[in-house]
Amino acid sequence: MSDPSTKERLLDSAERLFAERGYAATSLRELTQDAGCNLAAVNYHFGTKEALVLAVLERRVRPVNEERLARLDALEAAGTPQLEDVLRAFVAPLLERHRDGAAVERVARLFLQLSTMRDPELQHYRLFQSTATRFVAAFLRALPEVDPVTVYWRITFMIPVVAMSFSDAERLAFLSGGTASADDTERALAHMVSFLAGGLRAPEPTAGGAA
Amino acid sequence: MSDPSTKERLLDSAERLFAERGYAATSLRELTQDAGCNLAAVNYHFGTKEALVLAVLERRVRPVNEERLARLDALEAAGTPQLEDVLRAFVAPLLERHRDGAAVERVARLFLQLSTMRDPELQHYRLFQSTATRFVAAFLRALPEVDPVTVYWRITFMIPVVAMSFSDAERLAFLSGGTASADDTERALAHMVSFLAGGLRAPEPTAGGAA
DNA sequence: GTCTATAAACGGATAGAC
DNA sequence: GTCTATCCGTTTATAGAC
Repeated sequence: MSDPSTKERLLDSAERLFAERGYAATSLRELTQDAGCNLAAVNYHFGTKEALVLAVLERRVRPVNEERLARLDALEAAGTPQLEDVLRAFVAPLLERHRDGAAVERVARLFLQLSTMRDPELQHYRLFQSTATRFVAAFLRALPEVDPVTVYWRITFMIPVVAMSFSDAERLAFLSGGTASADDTERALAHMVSFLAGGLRAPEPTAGGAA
Repeated sequence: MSDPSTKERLLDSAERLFAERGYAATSLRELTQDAGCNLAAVNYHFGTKEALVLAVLERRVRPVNEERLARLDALEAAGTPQLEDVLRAFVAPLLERHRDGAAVERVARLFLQLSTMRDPELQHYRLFQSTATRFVAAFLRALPEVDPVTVYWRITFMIPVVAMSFSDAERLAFLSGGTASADDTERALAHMVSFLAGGLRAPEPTAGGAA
């Protein structure tokens, strides 16, 4: 426990460098030098660069999704949860598990990078499958007055908000006029939940799609 | 005009391959072979691979942003536009400029990739600067009853919806239960506008961030 | 403008000693 | 588990003929 093991140092360096410079732009030579170990250590501990980046993402994503499901379990054990409760169960674990906004930003950037790659070796959807299934059902139950097809569309719009809003602190500062910071996780959470609740509960678009 | 020039064929191939396989994962050899021209043509027409991908993005983004601003000009010339009008002016040019969802998906994937790269040679924010400034002002005017700080936060949440919702047709199909398709741009537009309007106009979070 | 040929460097992965 | 040394393919970019 005292010193981080080589494997953990590799995960730490990989998370930081992949997020900051990009997965493809970071060579295993830079990475192992940053981690203070030998080039061959990557192959020994993870096998390939692809397996390493998946391990990096999984280390952050799995506990977040486990906490999401635990919170949803607790809510549903107490009755039918309100929409805002389900939203908080979904969003809070991501924001609260990390001390500062930089950690959330790293995870978001890593996730976005993998999302834009079609390499079958880099598939990461399975990390979210069970969570997605459970929460889609919960949102449908919390929105009985909205057409389910509309709810599906809106969940599709909700995912980018959660996945991407904190992926770039500069964009966040610029678009928010310098008033928003991912470091203030409590405010970020409250604002995100109110925004998403408003979007999910909005009046449905009229059939004609009027001007 | 009859045959696309080598330069245009390079832009076409680059857009498709960068979006489908990734910028870093696509070599100039594959790219020039796909475009039916010589490897050295990239250097002749664009200089570097980085300049090429920026040209690819700019070719799609600039006309979209010009149309966004033109629509906003027209709205504001006729008085103070409603929130939904401003939203449609912002979202419709992206969805309507391309015949099918695949084209929107390519542009979105390309944008997301560049967003996750910190290489100074790949900065693309300037493509959006004037558009962002104008629309932020328009949203503030269309939401006089909402605290401006809250509006900034919500614009920050809105950008990921527009940028990322159509970046992955598989995710769209999965999360929407197979009911949503980016090919139906009219429905996509109507759903996105109603979602964003609901989020932007939602009741503000209470100071206490109550449960 | 387009080509061939090549420079010059870097990439991930691995064998085998310790 | 960690190291050195190296294999071997690939990369972007360019020089120079046509």
